[in-house]
Amino acid sequence: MLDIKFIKENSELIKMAATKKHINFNVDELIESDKKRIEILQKVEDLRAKQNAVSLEIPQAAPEERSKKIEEMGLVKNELKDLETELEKVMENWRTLMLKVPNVPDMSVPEGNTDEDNQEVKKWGNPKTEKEFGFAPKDHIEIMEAQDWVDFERGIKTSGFRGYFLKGDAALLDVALWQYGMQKWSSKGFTPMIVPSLVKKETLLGSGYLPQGQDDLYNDIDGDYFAGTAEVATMYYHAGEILEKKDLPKKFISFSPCFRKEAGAHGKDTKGLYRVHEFMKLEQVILCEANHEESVKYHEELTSYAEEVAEELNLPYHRVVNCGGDLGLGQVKKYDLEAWMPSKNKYGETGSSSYFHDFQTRRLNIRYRDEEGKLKFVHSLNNTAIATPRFLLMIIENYQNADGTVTVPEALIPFMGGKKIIGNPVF
RNA sequence: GGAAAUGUGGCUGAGUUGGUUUAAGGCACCGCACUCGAAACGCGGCGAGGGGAUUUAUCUCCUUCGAGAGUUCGAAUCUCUCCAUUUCCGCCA
Repeated sequence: MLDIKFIKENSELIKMAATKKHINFNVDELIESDKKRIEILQKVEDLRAKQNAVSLEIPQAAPEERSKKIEEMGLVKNELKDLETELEKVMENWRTLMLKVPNVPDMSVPEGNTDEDNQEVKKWGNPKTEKEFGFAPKDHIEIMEAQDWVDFERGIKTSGFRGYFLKGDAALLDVALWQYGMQKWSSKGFTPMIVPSLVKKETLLGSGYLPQGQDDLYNDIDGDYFAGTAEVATMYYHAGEILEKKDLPKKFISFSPCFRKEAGAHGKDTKGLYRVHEFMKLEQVILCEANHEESVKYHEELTSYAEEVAEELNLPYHRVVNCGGDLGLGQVKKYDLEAWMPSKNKYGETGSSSYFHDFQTRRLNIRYRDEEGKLKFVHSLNNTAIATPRFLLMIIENYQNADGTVTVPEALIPFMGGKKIIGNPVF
């Protein structure tokens, strides 16, 4: 959500933002609706003032005056009732439109419509192909099924489409990644948290996943939802609060199960662990002062930490800057990190890093007092730290040996009880 | 799941026979004075969101006492629904 004053003063900018994000949004309709809203609001407030004034006079009025006053009040009330109904109608339309206003993308965001138009801005490591491996690399499905590390058949029997069981050393390696991540980020001053996945509707409205993301979310019969990322609960943690400036920035590393319907991706990646309905994620979240430079600084910082993981685990990756059409409604700028997948001979997304200015915190009402004592909305940012099993399959594919065993990345050995190689020779 | 009690501004806490409390008092915070400096004392200020006017500093109005609806000329105060907390009972990883 943006400030209505800002929207009115910068309607051209909002138009450009919608165009750049390839979003259909009519600012003029909102401005028109706001004019109407203010107009009726003024009338309503005048009548309320009159009502308050008369009701104060009543107890002091002489008995014979009293009934006349009460009669007068009746007229005011009738008029007020009609106007309030009208106001509510206008407000409903106004609120709906306000939730659809796109945030303004940064100048450095490239033009484009889909992820095809994202631009590579950094590349690290040498993507391994058959030549470097010295054998034809297999995909994670073949390796993991041969090692009895995954059971899709029983996963689907139990959970439905995209269901899976992780087993044996793969399950241990998955846990090792979480532990490695928790330790890494907490040593950088992030507060480790395990956060709810089952959340209320308002919680999702706050971070902007509703109403837009309705189709991708699971919900229960009580109307609660299962969040698709730990960001949702983490952002709601301070909702409605006024923070101390001295406590900023707030940095969190949050862990939770994540649920996504993957609507619109039904034909995509139907096999394997790349795209699943239920997974685990460590998420980085930062709340900082309301200042563009601060946002940019922490955006680069969050991104670099995720890159450190890929580098410490020696996974070739590249970073792309997302084009306008690939940005969410609230995002100012976004980077995707993509790691090398030998089986597909291309990069696959492992996480995305974005900042929002005060788009989310306006909805969430998270503020702080600046040095002049004025209340401001904090800025928010988030980035995937480690999402599994997607990250797990990247490791398995990149660290596979010719006989089907998998070498444990050095950084993970301490979390695997010292084990350096997992699996049996199966090929 | 059942029963009872409670829910007031950053915190604490009065107000619950409905009407100058249109939210007292205290703590914290800010300013002034005192002091070599500080604490204590003293004086003054101090919730949030929004509208309007203008000499842009102030004036003025509306909303806000967990959320929503209702009764009333008038609701923090009465009624209903929901939510949360606490205590007791039941069930249970």
